[in-house]
Amino acid sequence: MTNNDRLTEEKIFDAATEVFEEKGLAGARMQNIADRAGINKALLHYYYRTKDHLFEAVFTALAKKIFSRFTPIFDKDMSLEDKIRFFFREHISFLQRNPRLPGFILNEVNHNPERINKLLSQIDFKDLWQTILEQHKDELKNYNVNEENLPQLITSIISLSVFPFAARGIFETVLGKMGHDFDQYIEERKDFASEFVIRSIRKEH
Amino acid sequence: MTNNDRLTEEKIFDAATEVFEEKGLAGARMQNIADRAGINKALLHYYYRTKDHLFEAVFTALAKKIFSRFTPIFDKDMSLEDKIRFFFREHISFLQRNPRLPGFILNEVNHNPERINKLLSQIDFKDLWQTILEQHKDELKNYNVNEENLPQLITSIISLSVFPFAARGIFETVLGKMGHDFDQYIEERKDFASEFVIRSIRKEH
DNA sequence: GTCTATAGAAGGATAGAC
DNA sequence: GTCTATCCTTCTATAGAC
Repeated sequence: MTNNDRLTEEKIFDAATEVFEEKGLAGARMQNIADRAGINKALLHYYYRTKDHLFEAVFTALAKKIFSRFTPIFDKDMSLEDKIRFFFREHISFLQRNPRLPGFILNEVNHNPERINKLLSQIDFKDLWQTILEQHKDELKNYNVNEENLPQLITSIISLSVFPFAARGIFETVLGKMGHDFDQYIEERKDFASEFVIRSIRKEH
Repeated sequence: MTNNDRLTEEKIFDAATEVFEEKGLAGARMQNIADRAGINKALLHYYYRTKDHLFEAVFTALAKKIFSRFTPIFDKDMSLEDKIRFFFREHISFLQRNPRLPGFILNEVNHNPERINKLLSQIDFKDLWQTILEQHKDELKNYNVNEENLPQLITSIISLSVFPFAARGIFETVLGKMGHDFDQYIEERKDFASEFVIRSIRKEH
């Protein structure tokens, strides 16, 4: 593979990423991708054979990108509260740099639920969740966190972090009408969400 | 308009709703809609002229449906805590009956952000939010709720309620691997989310 | 109001020259 | 490896009979 090959293939991949994120699989046009990559349609097929192949490549890469952001948290040597703060700060910062990612993944999964299964099956969630319970075993007596409610808690944390980006189009408008700026709202969210969750799981004593 | 007219138009609208919710605007096929309505393609155009007209009708109706569910809460004569419990119970129950609604709206708004603006401009959010602060003025000294953090709080409540449905394809798989059932998870969420939020906003004393 | 048949446009994919 | 030209399928939309 020559240097030029890699450059072209990369240009195509980047252009395809943009177009698929904006329009989705069904709404994307090969012509549009070619234009944005500064090449012609035929070359797309030379490198990726079909639209579906190209989409598959983009989707897999982006899905890995977003899911790989969830897992490293679990290994960190921190208190439970610091881990929550760390997660929101890191994860929301990641989404600030990739604001269209959540909507793209959710949309394509809704339209084709099987697509994500192969990727999800490579992650051992059971092990991940047990790790949390083990790591913070001693702390947990001070918190409303147990094996029973862990699914509700974790999905709540994800919701608080991801949803504003998935619903960005609506949030931006509504916040705007209240005199708030979406970007600043997101910036403030890093701290707000952390403290929101922590206050909720702390046991009063 | 004869009775038959209305029946056919309604059949088309219902079929279109299903197909658009499943595939989105770009992925939907007029043939598919006609088949599901038990009629032929030409009749679709007789009633709705173009695909875009038909989509517009469906989208507007569904968007109104989901947004009209947010507002009535504010007028209820209840304590702040009861209002939060009432919201999660009612809203999640509504989404249980319309599980594809959130994903559909979010997706189409992402692909065409202007589409929702006309609808949102009909709602006076400023008035709504002021109403909350007014109604619970006396209570608020006991809660971490003020004009400053109201946007963060309200968007958090929406996130906790809506996101599991928007991300259903992923949640269903992940929860399944942990031995949990999505439907039961949602049922439990009504109470969990309420108490999660209430614990978080209560001032310790 | 509903159907069959078909026009006409758009978009994915390929052939073949360079 | 990259381009132009074109094929061919798919899909929206309409014409016209009943």
